Amino acid sequence: MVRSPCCEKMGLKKGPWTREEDEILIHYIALYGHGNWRALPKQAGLLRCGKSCRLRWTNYLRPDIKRGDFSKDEEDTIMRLHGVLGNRWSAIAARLPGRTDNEIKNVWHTHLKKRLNQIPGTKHNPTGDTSGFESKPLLTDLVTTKHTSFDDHGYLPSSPQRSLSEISSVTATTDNNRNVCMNAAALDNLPAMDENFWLDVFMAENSGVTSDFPAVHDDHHLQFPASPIRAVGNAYGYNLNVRDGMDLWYDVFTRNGDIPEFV
DNA sequence: AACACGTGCAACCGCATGGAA
DNA sequence: ATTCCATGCGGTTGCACGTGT
Repeated sequence: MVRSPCCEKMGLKKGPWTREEDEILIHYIALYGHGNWRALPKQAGLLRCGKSCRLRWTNYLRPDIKRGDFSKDEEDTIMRLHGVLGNRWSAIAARLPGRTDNEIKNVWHTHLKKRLNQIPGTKHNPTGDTSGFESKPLLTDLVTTKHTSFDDHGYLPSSPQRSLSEISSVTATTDNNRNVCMNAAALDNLPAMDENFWLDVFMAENSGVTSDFPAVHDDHHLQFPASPIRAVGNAYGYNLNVRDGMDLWYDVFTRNGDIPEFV
C-alpha cells in the first residue's frame, strides 16, 4: 500500500490556522460542502492537506460546536462515560452534543483525570485518600469496588451466570430489596442488551431519565429498566439488584451458562 | 524585568477501518 | 480476494500563555 506523502513534502502549510484560512474554509464549505476532503484544499485555494482541513472543521469551525468551558454536568457525564467506555473519545463525544472528541480528550487529560484521582476507594485512588473529594462515588466505581471490575473492553461483566431453566418461573416484580426479576415467558420482543443499553443505564443514573426503557423509580440514586432485556448472543435477560442504595450488581441469564456476547 | 516551569489546547501523526474498484 | 483510497480515531507533540521565583 502506498502512503500518501505528508503535507510538508508536498509544500503544504502546517501549524496553527490563520483567520484568513478559516474564512476560506468556512466559505467554501458553506457553498459546496465537504464531500471530498482530499480534493477540498486545492479547490478552495488552501495550502493545506485535506486531513488538516477536516480536523480544523470538525474540531473548531463547525457551526454546531459549543464553545466555552465544560459545565459540571458535562464533566460528570464524561467521567461516567469514561468509566464505561474508556478512552473511546468519539463514542463519548457522540453523547455530548456540541463537544468534539479532541476537546473531551483534552479536558480529560487536563482536568478530569486529576479529579478522578481524588475519589476514594476507586481503582484510581486505591489508598482511599479523601482529600478534596466532595461528590458521591461514581456508579461505575460502586460496581467496581463492591463486586467486580470491568473487562478489557470497558464492559460490565455478567455475574453470576445462570441457566434459563433456573429462572423459568420468575416473574417481573420488585420486592422490598428492590430486586427486579425476569418473566422468562416474556423474553421475546426485547431490546438488545448491547453497549448502548448499558450506556443508557449509566446515563439514566446520571440524568434521572431512563431513555426508552420503562423504569421503576428507585428512591435511592438509581433508576433502572423494569423490563427484562435480551442480550446479544446466548444471553436472555438480566436481573439488576440494588440494596441499601449502595450495592449494585446484575445477573445475566443464559441457556448454557456461557458468557454472552456484547457488541 | 527576565527567566524557568507548568498548563491547556490546537494540531499533527500513524494506524485502523470500511468501501469502491 | 486483493488493492487502493478516504476518512475516522486515539495518542502525542509543540506552542502560547500564565504563574512563580
